[in-house]
Amino acid sequence: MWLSRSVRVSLLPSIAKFPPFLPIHNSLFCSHSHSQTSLHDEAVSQFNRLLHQRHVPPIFEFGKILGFLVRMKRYPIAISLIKQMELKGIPNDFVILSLLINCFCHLHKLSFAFSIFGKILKRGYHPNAITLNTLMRGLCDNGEVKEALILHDKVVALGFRLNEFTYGILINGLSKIGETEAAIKLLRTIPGRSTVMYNIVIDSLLKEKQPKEVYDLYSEMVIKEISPDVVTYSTLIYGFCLVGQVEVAFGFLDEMISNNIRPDVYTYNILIDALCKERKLKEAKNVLGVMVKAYVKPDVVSFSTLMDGYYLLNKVKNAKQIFNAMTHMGVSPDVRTYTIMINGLTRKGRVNEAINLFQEMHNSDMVPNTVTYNTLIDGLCKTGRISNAWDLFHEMHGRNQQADVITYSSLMDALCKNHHLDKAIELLRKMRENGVQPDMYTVNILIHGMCREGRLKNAQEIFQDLLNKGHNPNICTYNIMINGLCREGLIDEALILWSKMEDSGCLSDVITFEIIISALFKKDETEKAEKFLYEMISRDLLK
DNA sequence: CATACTGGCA
Repeated sequence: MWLSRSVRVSLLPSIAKFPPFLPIHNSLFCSHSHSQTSLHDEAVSQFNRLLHQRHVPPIFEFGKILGFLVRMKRYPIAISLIKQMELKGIPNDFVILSLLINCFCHLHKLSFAFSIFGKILKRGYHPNAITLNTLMRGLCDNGEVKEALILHDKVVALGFRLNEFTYGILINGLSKIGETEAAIKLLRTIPGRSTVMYNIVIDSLLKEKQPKEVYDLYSEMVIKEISPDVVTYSTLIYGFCLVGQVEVAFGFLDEMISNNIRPDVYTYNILIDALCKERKLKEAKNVLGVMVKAYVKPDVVSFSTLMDGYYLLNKVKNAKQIFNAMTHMGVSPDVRTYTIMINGLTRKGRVNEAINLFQEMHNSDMVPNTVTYNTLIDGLCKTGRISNAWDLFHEMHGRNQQADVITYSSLMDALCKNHHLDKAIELLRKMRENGVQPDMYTVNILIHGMCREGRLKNAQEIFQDLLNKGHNPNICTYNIMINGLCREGLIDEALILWSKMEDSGCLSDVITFEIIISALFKKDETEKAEKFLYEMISRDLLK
């Protein structure tokens, strides 16, 4: 299906011709990369030259350099340079103050940003759309979207002019806190709404798995002649794959191509990922060939995605091949690439190779992040190398990588499985102390550990506590509890819990039935066991 | 000289 469809849309015109690895000529994709650091050093020394000139240069000369540093995201440096100007007695202007607001917003120092805003007003400057947009984006970034909306209403009432960016910022803010409905409402009040604004809400709706409304928005765009762009189509393709409507996704690919919108590296990577997840590795690899032919250079994501796909099919050798070959094609692996390798190798039981790669990261000054650590820690735990796992856990702190709920849960699971339940509970206390909230996985690990040690009462306490606090136990939680009750011989109680579970809308899976049926057989309750067996079959769970 | 929203891999 994939192949024929792809051929039809002519994305993959000459699949067979492509060699497994790419004929990339360096001359085609040569990149001139300057070191960011040296550029920023250069900017700072230029600034200092200005600062020490006999005659004070015009203020916008400082502004140019500061603007450059802000674009390079060097906010603390920009702030300190502005402070140096002040110390030298050079008066700053409206633009410099706006730059300063932007720096504080990016550093989440909103109170500083607003005090600079106060200064602007006091000096009699008129804040323009740029200043106000900066503040609204700062508020949104801080999760204070309501405050951003209030600010918007206030300044509009005072007669300030805003611009098209303002509404992009607010729509994005609303979408990112899950208020997509409000974002769409806002979108529809804007006469000059843009493609970008539609892209934002389409993305949110699909990630919330609400594809229905997306059709309406898309046709609305077409009617209003707001042209979907490459981002719109990539978002649609990705989103419809996400909600399981792969056919629809590829329909949008057709449409994109017939509208003469060329897929870019994002689009191709989305297709590669979708094909990999469908275990269509051959097609995924062919997409790589097609993009090269279309002069779109595969990047680190293209290769990493494909590697992850090979691991999904247990094709370690192919994954390694790509890992080794990508560098020769001018693309360096990044932290995620290494994490995919480490994850794939540990899952295949090749922990030592994973550790070697982990060391390799150290050697090349690449800092493993929390996900990398989590991957390796979990791999070590599951292969019984607990003390190595603890070493890594302690190393994280020194390398400025915060342990998260997954880190703690992996270690707690290892402790439970090695009969150190009390240490696991102690670790739970510690994680809370460090501001990390346990999630349903953590709770399940603990309950499971308690049931395994015969401490059913403790497990029931935690379970009840969960219900009291209004949390919804998931199917895993119920299976653990039902299994715990069964192994203590408390089948009637197990069945009562089973009914409660189903009543709450949490439907049994095949594991639930296996637990109950085998417990009933063990108790010689053959009739009941058979009833459950038929129920399982009628629910089509016997696959 | 300042704001600048959107899509992909663990």
